[in-house]
Amino acid sequence: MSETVTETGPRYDFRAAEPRWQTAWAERGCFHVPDLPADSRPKYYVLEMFPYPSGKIHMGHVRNYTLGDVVARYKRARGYSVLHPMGWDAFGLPAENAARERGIHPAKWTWENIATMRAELQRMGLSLDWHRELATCDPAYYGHQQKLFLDFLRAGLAERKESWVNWDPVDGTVLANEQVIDGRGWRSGALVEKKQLSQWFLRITQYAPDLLSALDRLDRWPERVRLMQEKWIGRSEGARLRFALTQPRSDIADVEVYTTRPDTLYGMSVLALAPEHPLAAAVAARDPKAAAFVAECRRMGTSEAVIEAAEKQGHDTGLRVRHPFLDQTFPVWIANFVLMEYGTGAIFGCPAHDQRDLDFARKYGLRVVPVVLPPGADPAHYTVADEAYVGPGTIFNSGFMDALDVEAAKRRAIEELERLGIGRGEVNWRLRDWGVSRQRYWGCPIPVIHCADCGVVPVPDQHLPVTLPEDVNFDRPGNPLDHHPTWKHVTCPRCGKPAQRETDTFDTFVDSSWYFARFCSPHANQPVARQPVDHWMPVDQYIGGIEHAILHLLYSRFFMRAMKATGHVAIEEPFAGLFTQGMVTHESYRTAPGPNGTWLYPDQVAKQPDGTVTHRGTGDPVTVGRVEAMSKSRRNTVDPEAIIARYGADTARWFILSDNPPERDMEWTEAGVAGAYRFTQRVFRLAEGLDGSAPGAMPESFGDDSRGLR
RNA sequence: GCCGGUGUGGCGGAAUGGUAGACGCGGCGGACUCAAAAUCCGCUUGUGGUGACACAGUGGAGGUUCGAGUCCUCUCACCGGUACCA
Repeated sequence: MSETVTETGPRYDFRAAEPRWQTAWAERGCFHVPDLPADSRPKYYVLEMFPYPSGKIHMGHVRNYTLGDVVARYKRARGYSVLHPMGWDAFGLPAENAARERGIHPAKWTWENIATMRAELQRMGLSLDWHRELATCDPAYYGHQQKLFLDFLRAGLAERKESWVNWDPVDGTVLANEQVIDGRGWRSGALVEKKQLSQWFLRITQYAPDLLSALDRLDRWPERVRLMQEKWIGRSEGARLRFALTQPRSDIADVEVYTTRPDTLYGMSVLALAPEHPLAAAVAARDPKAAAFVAECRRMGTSEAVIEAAEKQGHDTGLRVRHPFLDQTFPVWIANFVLMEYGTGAIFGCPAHDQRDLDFARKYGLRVVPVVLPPGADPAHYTVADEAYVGPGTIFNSGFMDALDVEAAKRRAIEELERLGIGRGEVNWRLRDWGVSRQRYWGCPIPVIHCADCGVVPVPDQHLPVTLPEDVNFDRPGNPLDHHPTWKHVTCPRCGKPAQRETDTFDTFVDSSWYFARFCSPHANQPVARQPVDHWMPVDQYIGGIEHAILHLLYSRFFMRAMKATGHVAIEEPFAGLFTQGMVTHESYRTAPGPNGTWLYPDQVAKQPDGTVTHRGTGDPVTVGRVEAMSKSRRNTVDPEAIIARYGADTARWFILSDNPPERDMEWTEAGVAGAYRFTQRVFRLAEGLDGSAPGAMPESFGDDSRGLR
C-alpha cells in the first residue's frame, strides 16, 4: 500500500483534472434541475438510499452512489431531465451514544459528520443536484414531518396503544434490541425486562391487503424483495375460535385462538398462551410459580430472533379448556415461544403436525395424536416420532372430518365452528402496526400535548415545527427531553390549562419514509408541493442495500399511501424500479489466530513476495482471516478518501463497477484497484493516440491550459 | 427458530439439460527496450505423464436422465432480515 504510483511518459493527471471538472460542474450547475422543468424532456428520478452521517464515507457508500451516478449520467446523455439529489438520514442512536460516551452534543456531532461526508462525496465526482440537499434533523425538514403526522392522526391513521419495550431496570432506560446482549443491557449489564408503555402507532395494517396485492405490479423490483415483503405481510387463512375454560373466572370465561390448521383440532394436546397474555397475567397474580415463569420470559426482551431461537419452555397453569368438538378437556400452558403480537396471543398445540408443538410435547410429555395420514400410510400403524408431518394427506382420528383431505377438512371445521357459534373463518396478517414512539432525544418530536382534561391534543399547525431544545445533557440515563426543566411544560392549546408535551420522538424510519418526496420541492413551505411531486414522483430507479428489503421499503410504501389519503400526493408506490446492491467485503487480519488476536487494518499489514503476510510495524506474522463485509469492529475497512487521494475517483469508481455484477458482494483488493488504475491510464493513452480533438478537448470556456485531461 | 439469498479455477465470473471454466483480472514465460513503463504474443482447474493423453472436478449426499453446474430430494457453510442499528 505504501509504494507510490510512479510512471513516466504521457499520463492522465487525475489530481488536476478531477477537481477542475468538479468545480466546473458546480459553477455551471450542470446537474441542477428546477422543481418544475419548463422544457419538454421526459423526467427521470434516480435516487440512492441517503446515508446516515456516521462520520466518514465508507466503501458501501462509494458503491451505492457510483451505481446511481452511472444511471443518472446515462439518462442525462439519453435526453432525460434527471433528478439526482442527496441528503442525510441524520437522526438516530449513534449521535446519542457519542453524546453519552464523549460528551459531544448530538447536533454538533451530526452536523460535523455531514460537513465531512459532503466534502468526501463531492470529491467522488458525482452528478448530484446539491441545491436539494436536506437533513432530517433540520427543523425545516422535520417540521413538515410533524405536519404529515398530524394529518395522519386526523385521518385515523395514527393511534395510541400499549406495547412492550426492552427495559434496563438499572439505567432506567428503554433499550434498542441492538443494545440487549445475551439478555443484558449493554452498558449496565443488568438483566433486561419487558415493560409495557403507551405508544404511538401508525396503522400500516389497514393497508396490508393493498401492500400485498400491489407487489405484483412492482415489475422492476427484484423478485426476492417482493417475496420477502410478501412473507413479511404474511396473509394467512384460518379460523378464530374460543375455548371455554372448565372453571370460568369472573372476568375470563374463554380463550380465543387463531389457527391456520383447524383441520388438526382433533390432534390437540394443549392450549398455549403467550407470557404477555391477559390470562397468563391473571394466573400469575395468584400463582407465584407462574409469576416466576412469566418473569423469566420477560427477561428475554422483545427480539423475535431471540425468542424464537430460545429453548422451548412452558408452565402448566393447572387450568383446562373444553375441546370444541370432543368431550374432552386439555391443559392450558404458558409458553415462551407464543408471540402476543401474532394472532390472538394464544394457540392450540397439535404436536403431530407442527414441529414446534412436537418439540414442546416431547419435552413435557404431552400426547401426540396424528390426525393427517400421509398418502399411502397405514392408519393402523402410523405414528409420529421426532418429525411432525406437515404435508398433505387424509384426515383420520377426527370424527366428522375423517376421510377428507386437508383443505376440505379446514373448510368443514370452520363450518362446524360457525354452526356451534364458537368460531369463524378469518384471514390473519403477520404484519403489525408500526410503533413509532422512541424515548430518545435525537429524533423528531411527536407533535402532541397531553392535557389532564382534554387528553391528547395535537399541536396546532401554526405552532409547527416543535423543535428540539438545544440545552440538554446526557449525564443521566433516560430521555433528556423528559428531564428538561422547561421544554415539556406548556399550556393546553384547547383549554389553556397547564399541560405536557409528548417527550417521545419518532422512529428514524419515519424520517426516511418520505424524504424522496421532499426532494422534489425541498424548499416548499409545506411537506411537498403538489406540482413538483406530481411531476417527479415516483422514483424511477432506487438503489440501495438488500438490508432494507423489508422495513424501510415497506414503511415508505405505506407512507405514500397515507400521504395520498391525506391529499399530499397522487400516487401510491414511491419506487417504480428498485436495485439492491451487494456489500463490499475485504480480507480481515489478526495478530494471532482466534479471539486472542487483535484486528489489524489493511494498511497495517504487508504482503511479502513469498505470499506470507506480516505486520508493517513489527514484522510479525499476521493471520489472514475470512473475506467479510467491511466493518469497523473487524477493522477490514479501506478508507475511500485514501483511495481517491492515491488513485483518483475515476479509478475507485471504475474498480467498483468493473469487478463483478453489482447485485453481488464484491471483494475490495489492492490488486483490483491497481488494475483499475492501469485501465484508466490505458483509456487515456488510447484516447490520446486518436486525433488531437478527441479526449482532452475542452469547451472553450474551460480551455485555460494544456495540462489536465491532456 | 422463521423468511429471503449465495456457493463453479488464484480472483471476478461464463455456460436454451448436450465439449465446464467464455471473457476479463492476476500470475508465469517470451518479444520489444541500455533498462523500465507501455504494447504485443503464448501459457495458466487439479493430479499423473516428456508427450499424445488419462483420471478427477461446479459446497456435500442421494436421485431423475443416453447425458446434470443446470431438474428433484435431503444436507452443510456463509450472508441479509427478524419489527427500537441504519
